[in-house]
Amino acid sequence: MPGSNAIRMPRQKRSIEKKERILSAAYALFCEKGYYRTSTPEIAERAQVSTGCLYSYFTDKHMIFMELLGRCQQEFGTLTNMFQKKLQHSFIDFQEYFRSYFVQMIDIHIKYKNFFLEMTALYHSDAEIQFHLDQNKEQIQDTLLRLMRQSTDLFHVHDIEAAAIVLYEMIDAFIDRVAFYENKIDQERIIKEGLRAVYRYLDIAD
Amino acid sequence: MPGSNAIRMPRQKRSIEKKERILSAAYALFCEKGYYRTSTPEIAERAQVSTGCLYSYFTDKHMIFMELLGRCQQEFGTLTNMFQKKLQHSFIDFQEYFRSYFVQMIDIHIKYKNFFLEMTALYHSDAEIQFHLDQNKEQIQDTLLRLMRQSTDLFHVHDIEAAAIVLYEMIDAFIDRVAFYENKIDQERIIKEGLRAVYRYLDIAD
Amino acid sequence: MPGSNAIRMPRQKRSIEKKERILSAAYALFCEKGYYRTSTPEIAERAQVSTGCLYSYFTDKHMIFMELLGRCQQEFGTLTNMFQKKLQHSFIDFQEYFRSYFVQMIDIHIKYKNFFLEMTALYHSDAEIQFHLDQNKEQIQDTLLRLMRQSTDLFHVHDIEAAAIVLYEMIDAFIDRVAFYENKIDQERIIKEGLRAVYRYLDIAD
Amino acid sequence: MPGSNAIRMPRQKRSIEKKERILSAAYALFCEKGYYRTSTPEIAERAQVSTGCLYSYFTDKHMIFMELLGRCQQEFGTLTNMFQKKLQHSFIDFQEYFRSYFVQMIDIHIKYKNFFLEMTALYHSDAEIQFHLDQNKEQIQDTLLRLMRQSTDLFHVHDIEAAAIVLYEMIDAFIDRVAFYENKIDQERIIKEGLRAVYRYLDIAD
DNA sequence: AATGAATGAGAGTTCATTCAT
DNA sequence: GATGAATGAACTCTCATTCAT
Repeated sequence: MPGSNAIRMPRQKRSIEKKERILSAAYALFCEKGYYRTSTPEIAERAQVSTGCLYSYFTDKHMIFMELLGRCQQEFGTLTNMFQKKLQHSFIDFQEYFRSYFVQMIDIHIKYKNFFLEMTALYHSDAEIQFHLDQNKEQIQDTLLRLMRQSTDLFHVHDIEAAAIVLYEMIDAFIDRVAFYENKIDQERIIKEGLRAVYRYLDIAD
Repeated sequence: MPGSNAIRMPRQKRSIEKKERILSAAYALFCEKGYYRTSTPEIAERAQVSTGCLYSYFTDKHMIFMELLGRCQQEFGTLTNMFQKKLQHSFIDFQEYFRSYFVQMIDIHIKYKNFFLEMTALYHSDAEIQFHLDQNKEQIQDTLLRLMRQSTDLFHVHDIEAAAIVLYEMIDAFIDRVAFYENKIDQERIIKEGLRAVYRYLDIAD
Repeated sequence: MPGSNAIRMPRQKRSIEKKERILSAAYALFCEKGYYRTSTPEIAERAQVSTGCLYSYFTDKHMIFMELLGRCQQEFGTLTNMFQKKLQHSFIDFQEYFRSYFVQMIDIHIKYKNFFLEMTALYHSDAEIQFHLDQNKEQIQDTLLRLMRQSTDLFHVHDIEAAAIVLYEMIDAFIDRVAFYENKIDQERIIKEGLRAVYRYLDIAD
Repeated sequence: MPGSNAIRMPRQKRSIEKKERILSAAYALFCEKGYYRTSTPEIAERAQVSTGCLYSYFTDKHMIFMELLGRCQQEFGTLTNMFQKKLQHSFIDFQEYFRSYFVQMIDIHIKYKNFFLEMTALYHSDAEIQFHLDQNKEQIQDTLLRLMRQSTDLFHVHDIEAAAIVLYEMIDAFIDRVAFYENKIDQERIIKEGLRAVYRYLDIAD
């Protein structure tokens, strides 16, 4: 009987709802207790669904995580795309551009904070997660690369590919620091100083 | 209840060897498969030691990890101290200073690559690990803070505390990128560009 | 952490049967080998049930024991209550009353003999068991106390509270002796003599 | 090599001391934590002796317990013998005799309280312990039997063998109650009332 | 489609006992 | 004689997954 073990793609409203409930429950539990400390029956129970039902929508625990990761990625993707599109405008206030990126990224990082940390925790031991997160990274880097290519007159960097990487890592590190770390000084000061570092590096007056 | 539950402190050569064997085996397995996927009997087997023996040197799996972390920290501490001491010299070539720090840090990060990633993975869910790694972070930041304070004439930053954080995060991010990531371009180019970002930020001619 | 760790309350016939099977198996093994010498997988195996299944009905071995103890208590409670109610009759033949109590108690003690001994064995080291058995003891003593209070004209004792205790201990000791000990003389002789001791103590003609 | 596994009978002072230390340590631990919760390495450590050394004096944990039981028995034996001898006096004040027996037995029971309870706990599952304790019981019963036989004029009982048993169980129960139970009323009242029960049973004026 | 009871391999850990030194 | 490190079977308990209903 081929297909009998197949994972169902819910089409009916009630089914979709159930799947959503499972994902929400899993998300909450992964954030609260971490992936390894969360059991599948526990997810099912929180979702008010039977264990068996859970396994008819997902092959295993890992798949649930991956689906959540996918959704998280999507939201990031949307943001990234938005900033990609902004680059098409003929005139860009880069100071404004970077600050806006910063602030919005910090917001979304805070929103997904615990799930993000869980993703980081699994990154090392899970090739699939690695692949997804790396893809994300490369996408943003590419945007930065394009940005620098189209404004070579403004940004004075010698090695443009390396610069895209360096820029990406700087920004990412600052965002993480503000969003995830219990900082001793006010966050705004770190944001300001981080932006200043970016401006100086790109040789934009600050 | 003291006594028989006490952990053995090996004094004889053979015992020390055994403890070392356990730590090596655990280190290898944690790196290969991650902490959660590694079981204590597995560690014992790889170390060619009985389970019971393992439990006479360590209270539990966590303690083994913490001991490895301690050793790793020590090596980092030595390096950090070295760079702290260098600051006492009346004249410092900062370009040389940062490059040297970079390169040596990258080396040690590569050496401990997988274990480092595992540490990061557990950081989120383990307060003790968090404490240790955070302490490390703060120590290096303090060094940077001191460095900037003693050379205010050289480095032109407004908010010196924020700058120390920003500088730390930049450097750390670049190191991680070079040491841990499968980069598409040559690592030397990233190092150079990373240093350039630092120099520009600190307003040292490059 | 509520939920998935919760203990299953069997409602369906098959489930109830399974729980019963586990309890029977545990009862048999505790009687045969004692609590400490009986392992949970052993109970599961004898019950023809998986270890996991056992742990879905009971949090641990101790809970299994306590449930058995509860059932045992209940049966004793029923008997005790019966004798408590008999006291409400206006006229009681105390010789008959005590003999009947004796004989029925001996029967129930013999029925639960090994389990009883195991309970005694654990009494010392388990506060919960202690509490339950002590409660039982006090209940019976109270009955005896009431009995003596309502018949002060019949029973000539000075210190009525102490007398209730002494009477309880006598009866209990005789019951245990007959039910649990490999006696060299006929049990009926011990019963008779024990009752005689009770009658004489209470100053009822024998 | 026959005898090489044999258990050593210590003759030298230092050896005897060591064995004593082991027994003391074991006694303390059995009383504190119970037999099953006490481990042999723990005993050895408390005795300031190596595990191996412990096993050269005792074949196993059980043997240690049995030796302690033996010593405990001896002390009880001494007391029992004393009371046996008292019976040889031509004139005995039985009221005094029983009270004295009571009080001294209670003292020794309190002294060995925890060990006694531990013995009771193991009685059920250990034939050897059973044998020893039963032997004790029978010995005291025999004394009582002799006592009753030699004073048939004083004590008016019909079935003298049954009476010895009944008397023994009464006394034993009262002693246990006073020595081991957290009584709500003053102990002296229980002792008095217990003795009164004995006197009335034996038809000695009280 | 859905249920949830059942599975059982495997986790972490303990400890009575042995034996090389 | 003495040591105490080492053993490894056995323990209690968990949980991702299955499958009869």
